Amino acid sequence: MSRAARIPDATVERLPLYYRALAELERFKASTVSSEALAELTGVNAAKVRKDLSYLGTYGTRGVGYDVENLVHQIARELGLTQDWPVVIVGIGNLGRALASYSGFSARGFRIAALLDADPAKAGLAVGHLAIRPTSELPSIVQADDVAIGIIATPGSAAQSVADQLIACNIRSILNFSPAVLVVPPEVTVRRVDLAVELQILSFHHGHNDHLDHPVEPIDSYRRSS
Amino acid sequence: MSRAARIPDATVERLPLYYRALAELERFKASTVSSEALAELTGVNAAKVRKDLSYLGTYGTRGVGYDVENLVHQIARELGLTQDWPVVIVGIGNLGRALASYSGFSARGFRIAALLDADPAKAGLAVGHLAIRPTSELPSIVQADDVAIGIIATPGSAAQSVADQLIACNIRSILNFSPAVLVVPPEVTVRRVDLAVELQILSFHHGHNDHLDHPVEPIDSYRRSS
DNA sequence: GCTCGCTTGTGAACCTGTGCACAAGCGCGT
DNA sequence: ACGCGCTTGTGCACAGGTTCACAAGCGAGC
Repeated sequence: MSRAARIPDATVERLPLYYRALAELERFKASTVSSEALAELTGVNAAKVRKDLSYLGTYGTRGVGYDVENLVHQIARELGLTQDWPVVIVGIGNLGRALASYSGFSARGFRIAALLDADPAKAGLAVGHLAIRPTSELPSIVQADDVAIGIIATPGSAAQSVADQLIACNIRSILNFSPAVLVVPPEVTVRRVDLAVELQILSFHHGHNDHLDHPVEPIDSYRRSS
Repeated sequence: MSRAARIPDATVERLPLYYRALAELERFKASTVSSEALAELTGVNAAKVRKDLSYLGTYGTRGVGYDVENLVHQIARELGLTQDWPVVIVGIGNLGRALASYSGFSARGFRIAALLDADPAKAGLAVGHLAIRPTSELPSIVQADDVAIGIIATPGSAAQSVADQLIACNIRSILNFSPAVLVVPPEVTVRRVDLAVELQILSFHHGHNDHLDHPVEPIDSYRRSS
């Protein structure tokens, strides 16, 4: 059984990358793919690809490569994508609305079960084919639809409270788009996506001309000089 | 000044976290903060906090802690946040529109210089106080406003082409929200945010009872007001 | 001035992840 | 049947990141 090997975190983070590339290959009727080709498609080192895939089991054929269809299935199984996952989105502001309309979720088996917002003025408004409902309905929605994943798209100030409510409903997977750092019990998995943080990291790399040899002008001299 | 020390990637990714926490502390008029307190606020190990901060220089005082105001300034300088960064957003679909309206960007010194979309039907439409312009105007916009960062919010199929155009305009920092894996020259920094991938990773952890051993921070001490 | 308590800064051990290099193994052509 | 070329799977060494543990250093109180 698959009880033995534990898959490293770094590998888990790359599996979706392979999965997407393989699904693409499948659409193009490719029957097999080499670790080298998969590496090029995903921007990952080929040896790393092989090592990652080896954690799933021995699904490659030496001298040939990996069977695309089978590998897609194996990764899907490992990631738990053989079923649809209902998700709720809490906080229907600009971002929440965009997420609600994002076709990439449903396309990948994540079905939006409900849109929730604490603002009573928003209750009843429709986003796409879904209506916004008050946060108080969270428990009944989660129970009725067996929701497993909660997406927090509220301002940071509300995030912890929302997280507590999600956890109280027995949700153990949270995707947090707010800037807040959530405190949760250990059995709950939180992933945090902070848009401003990404830009700040880019800003850092920009200031430190990474590969060039010119070390550091004072940063203040950046502004429309020369 | 000794700027010679290179800051590890892992540290760079945490600096924005500290920055936000410190900015918060500053609003509450805290004058100093200990690594322990900062650790609790950010969910990071205290020793790690100290080591991270030590890469910036020795700004702490033993027996006392770090001066909040000074530390905010030092991190801001290191991240290059002492100036405003103009950014362009390419691809004004659901997500692009949400990003355009996201207040977190402007609040953190990232000014949206322009919204671009390849679809001529969208040109001229307004999002907030900004009009959508055709992608062909990219070079003149970038040059006129000295844009340093490009955000790609197009479908995956258009992403590489957009990236090429951004790079041709001498943009070296790209935030890619599309599922595509971009191929860029080494002097260009790309960060990728893939919403579906995040859900897939959550799905994996959900399937594997990961509270057995692996999980994240043992922050069990933050039980202030319940 | 000296001691005491507190907090930083960091050496060092440990752990995780990466990438090379190569043996093992498969399939095809002859 | 058999060898050859190709690709996987993995042992191993290295690089990077994390955490512990503690000396160094600061400020306060006496």
